Amino acid sequence: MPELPEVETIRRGLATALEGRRIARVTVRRSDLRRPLPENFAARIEGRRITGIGRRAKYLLLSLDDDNVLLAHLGMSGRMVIENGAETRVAHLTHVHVSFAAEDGTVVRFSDPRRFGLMDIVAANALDSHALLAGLGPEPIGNAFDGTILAERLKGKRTPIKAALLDQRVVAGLGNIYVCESLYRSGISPKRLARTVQGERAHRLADAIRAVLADAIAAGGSSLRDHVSATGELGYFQHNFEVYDREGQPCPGCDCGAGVLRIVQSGRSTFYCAARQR
DNA sequence: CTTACGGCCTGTACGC
DNA sequence: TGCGTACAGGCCGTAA
Repeated sequence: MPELPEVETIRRGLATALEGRRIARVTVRRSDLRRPLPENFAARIEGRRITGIGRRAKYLLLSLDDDNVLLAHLGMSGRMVIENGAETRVAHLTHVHVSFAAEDGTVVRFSDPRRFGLMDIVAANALDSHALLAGLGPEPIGNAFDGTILAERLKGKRTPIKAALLDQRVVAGLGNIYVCESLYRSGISPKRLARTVQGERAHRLADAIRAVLADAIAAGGSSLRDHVSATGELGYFQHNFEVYDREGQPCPGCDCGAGVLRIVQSGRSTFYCAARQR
């Protein structure tokens, strides 16, 4: 499920539940995620206090009081669900691979049916050079992102802009939904070669990316099938999709007869309006 | 170097 | 009902 807005929503929920808390017990039911959990995973976290929870791209970063960071990626189907005593509505119950129990009784469960997610423990001072984080592009909702930066990153790229935006080295945190939505909002064809998105176009696209992500975060992310937030609340940005998963439906703000089209680019669905996006 | 594609894994929706 | 196929929010390794 998770692209940047969903991960950010989960981060906020986890921060409320876990920041400042000590992890008393870590239970591992399966360690064969996308990559195996690191050695002694549970023992390295038990007894540690969570000093802060951050995010980089689609990675959750839980800072521990021993100057290590628990890095977690949710893959396609991963969730973090907070359980407070009585409440036991854990989604994907049979796919809970790791549980974190804080000393105050709060339990956070990581579930991930497809097991494309992963976790690692990294020294805080080596975080930026971690293999999974080192090559990531700029945070699109950070101050250091704008049309000029985006244009620079797209320069010379011969792939369609759709594929370029899915590349986490270009911009960090976008996935299929928000790429489609951003291209629609900025009126740029997903088939346009990335290197031709320069100048004014790049600024329009960067602005659209920032706006789409901000709107999605404000809506608590998108819930395509089930819960998104760590507290179990549904995000509702899926109701604001203009093109994603709307093949054949009329596109808002456009009178073209064709409506939203679906094509496949690099093996993934792209939704767009041929009249509005050039 | 850059780009394209198969594979990872499970669940679900759909057509026959 | 059952079965086969396609597809799903991500990413990586390999090949070209």
